[in-house]
Amino acid sequence: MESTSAPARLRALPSWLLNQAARPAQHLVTEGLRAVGAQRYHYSVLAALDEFGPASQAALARRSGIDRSDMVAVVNDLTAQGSVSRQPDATDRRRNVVTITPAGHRHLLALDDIVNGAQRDLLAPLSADERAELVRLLGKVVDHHAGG
Amino acid sequence: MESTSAPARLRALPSWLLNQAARPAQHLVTEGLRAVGAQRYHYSVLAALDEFGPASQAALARRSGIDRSDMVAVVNDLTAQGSVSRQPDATDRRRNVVTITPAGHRHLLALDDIVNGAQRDLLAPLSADERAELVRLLGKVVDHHAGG
DNA sequence: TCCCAACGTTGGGGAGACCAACGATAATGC
DNA sequence: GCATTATCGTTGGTCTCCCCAACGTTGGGA
Repeated sequence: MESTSAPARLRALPSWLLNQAARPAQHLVTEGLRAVGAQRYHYSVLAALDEFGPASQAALARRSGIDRSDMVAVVNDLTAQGSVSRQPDATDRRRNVVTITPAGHRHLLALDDIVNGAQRDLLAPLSADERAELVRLLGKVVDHHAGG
Repeated sequence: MESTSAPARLRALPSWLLNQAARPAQHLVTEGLRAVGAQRYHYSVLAALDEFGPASQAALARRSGIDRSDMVAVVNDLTAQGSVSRQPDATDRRRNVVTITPAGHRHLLALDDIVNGAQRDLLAPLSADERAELVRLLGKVVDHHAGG
């Protein structure tokens, strides 16, 4: 029954708190998606395709923060389940053009529900204002370490 | 020169932002510690020992959020470099008592500087008030998913 | 006394992130 | 035009982190 709370040095450390908070975040989303045979990468790629339209694998990788190498397996998975189509780019034969299908769009909407549900569990102890503020602050940090 | 910013679906997603922010956080701290041959787990364990005093490996694991299995290697490392001592507990022979040494305490102070420097880089785009607020909000999330 | 819980330890698995290299193709500089 | 450089998809691999299962040992509770 001991509280076993972490040392004060760590509890006040932003990098440690980020890791500790990212752990349940990742777990909640991963478990939710796994119930329908999906992964976090799948959701990121479908979201990028839905927002930006058809794109090459490399462009998708850059936009969703996934390595080019890992994108291969993701597009393989999504192609196998009919969520996207992969075709050679006629104007640049180095590239594939990845396009989301109607089934992929429907799949994305289903994943939205799962992911949003996980956010509710994750941020349960925060008020609406606090959630918005957290998103704002994290956005500044992420932007700073992404673009430069 | 394209900005390649992430999809809005992800940019507004707390769990995604947490992961994206935790990535540079982990990288900055890990790289800093690696320059002196240390790891993040080492810092967590030394901090717990410094704050709570001698403890068993299992208690250390619970308090610093590290798995019992992984604690073995950490205590091995810290023992090899003279930062802690590991002795069988006379009152409970299942346990080891791990104690921080004077050299370990000095080592911890050196790691403090490295870790704090990484926090400055990590939170560079935030004001002092914003940093405090971020720590507060993350603390609430972490507490909620730790104790109950 | 018997059963269950906790300990340290070993072994392994799976996901995420990253890096190096290749052949093919496109763009750039001379 | 031609040589160099860059980008593409892909393969293969590594490393860390996090977690789980199991074991023999030891302690505590029924």
